[in-house]
Amino acid sequence: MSDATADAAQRVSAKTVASLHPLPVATRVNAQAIKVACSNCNLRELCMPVGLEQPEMEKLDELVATRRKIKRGGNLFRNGEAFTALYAIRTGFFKTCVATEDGRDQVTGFQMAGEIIGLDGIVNDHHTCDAVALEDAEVCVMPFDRIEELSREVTALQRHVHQIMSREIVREHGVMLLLGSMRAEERLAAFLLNLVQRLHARGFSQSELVLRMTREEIGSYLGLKLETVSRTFSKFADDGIVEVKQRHVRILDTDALRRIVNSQTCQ
Amino acid sequence: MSDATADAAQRVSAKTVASLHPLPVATRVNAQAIKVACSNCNLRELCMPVGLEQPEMEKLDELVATRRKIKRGGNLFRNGEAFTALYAIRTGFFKTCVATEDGRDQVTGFQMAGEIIGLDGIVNDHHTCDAVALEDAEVCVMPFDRIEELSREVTALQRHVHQIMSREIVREHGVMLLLGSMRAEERLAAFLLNLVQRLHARGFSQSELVLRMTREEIGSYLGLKLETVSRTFSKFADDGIVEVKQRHVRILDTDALRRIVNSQTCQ
DNA sequence: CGACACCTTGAAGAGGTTCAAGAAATGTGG
DNA sequence: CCACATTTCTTGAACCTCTTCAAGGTGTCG
Repeated sequence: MSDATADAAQRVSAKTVASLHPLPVATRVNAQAIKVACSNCNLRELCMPVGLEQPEMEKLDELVATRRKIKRGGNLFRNGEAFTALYAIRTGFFKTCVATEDGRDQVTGFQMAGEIIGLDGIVNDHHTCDAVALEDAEVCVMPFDRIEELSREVTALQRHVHQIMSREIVREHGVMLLLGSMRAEERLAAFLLNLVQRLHARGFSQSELVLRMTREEIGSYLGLKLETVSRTFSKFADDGIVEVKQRHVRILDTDALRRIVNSQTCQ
Repeated sequence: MSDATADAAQRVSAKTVASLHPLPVATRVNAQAIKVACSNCNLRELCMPVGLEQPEMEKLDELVATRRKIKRGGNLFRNGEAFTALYAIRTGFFKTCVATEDGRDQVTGFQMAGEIIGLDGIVNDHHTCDAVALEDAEVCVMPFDRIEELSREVTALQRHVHQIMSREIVREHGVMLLLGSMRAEERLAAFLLNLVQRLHARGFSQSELVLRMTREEIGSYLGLKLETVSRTFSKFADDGIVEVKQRHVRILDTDALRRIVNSQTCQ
């Protein structure tokens, strides 16, 4: 089964989550030809402030300068590169990772459609991490100068930018909690629940997902070795909590995963 | 030796770092009586954008609504409380920590004079972590409405707010790297180097510091148990890298600490 | 079809945790 | 100001989780 057909299988009825539902793949193919406009983008609710008046909405259409396609394995940006823009993911899946001089590296997050990437670059005008596409992807390029300019005029955008950055800070608090105080099973359970919840918000299944990353990348994100990730998947499968066939995961018992996260064996 | 005298002992010649040097304790006592004005605050370079014209500087003096004192052990804010303001630390030392429903908690950071606290609250209009004073402290209260208003008018402030949030995101990337891929000795070495570097930027010694937090709080931050923190301190002392007497730490060999952080034993 | 990347599983070992006891500092109340 | 209670820190020994090393299996792509 190819990933494309898997995607289709994963997707649930659009009715329930119509407003968040991504465009069907077919209509995206010539995206660059279509006028770049947030106002008719179906991911709008994920990237943009909601409840805007028409004139403000039109202003925001100036935000996206262009779109950019990144092939699987390609970099959206690299550590050290000049920072010029934030990116809204239209399609595809990314990882971000930081590295030390001595060659260790750490996946700091996985990002999917509707999420904003590049915030790390603002503070020093250079990116401090790598953003790598884990599948063919397309992003909206939003020059940061323009964001700052527009958010002085459109209060809702200003607030929105602040919220996106704050959300990222809060998300990272959660990762710190995970890395600092959870055991392997808890980490993987929390990871799966988080992924499936975000996919569900985008119109995919609550129980089935296709991992876009390797065991090693999951391990890096969770502070575990790839063997431990693999063993933990096997353990979950043995316990009847999930079905795992390579990167295809079906969650059979969501509550069991929740219980594992809240196990609190220690203290 | 009281902590106050220890502080004095720690402080190095003001000449080298005059612009970052905090006010002597004596002049702070009646702070609330003195007009609240960033333009004559000695921590200005740490909290505020630099190189402002006089008229802009005067506008920014409206930013700080009031000051607030927090006793040691007291909360600046708690998880769940409404978010109304960011806080610039004038004096004192804080920790921030998040908690799970099942009672685990994780220190997400330690903050000192000149640093901004409360960014977690922006996204959902209430705080998602606790901020606890580890010593008697005073903060400048900056209502967030006012920050947003002013940063629409003063470009330098807008940029500054973005940088502060981005800096926090980058800092947390570093913590994730530490928690995800370092061993106990590396974590503690990195922690000490980071603390002493920040203290040095505030006019304190490069080699001597007084820890404001317990071994347990250090452990929580570093993803270790307090016994491991204690043992690692002892190990460093045995190796002649530091002198440790309770919370008083003297770094004897900074390069050794740096080497430990970049050891990269594995891979 | 063969090369390569990725995943799984086993066995041994290391690093950190847990439990426990005692020492050192700190705070409190008489 | 001293005695006592409490908190914090240190250290030892046993244990456990995760890592390391190794080998073989599975899937994918040119």
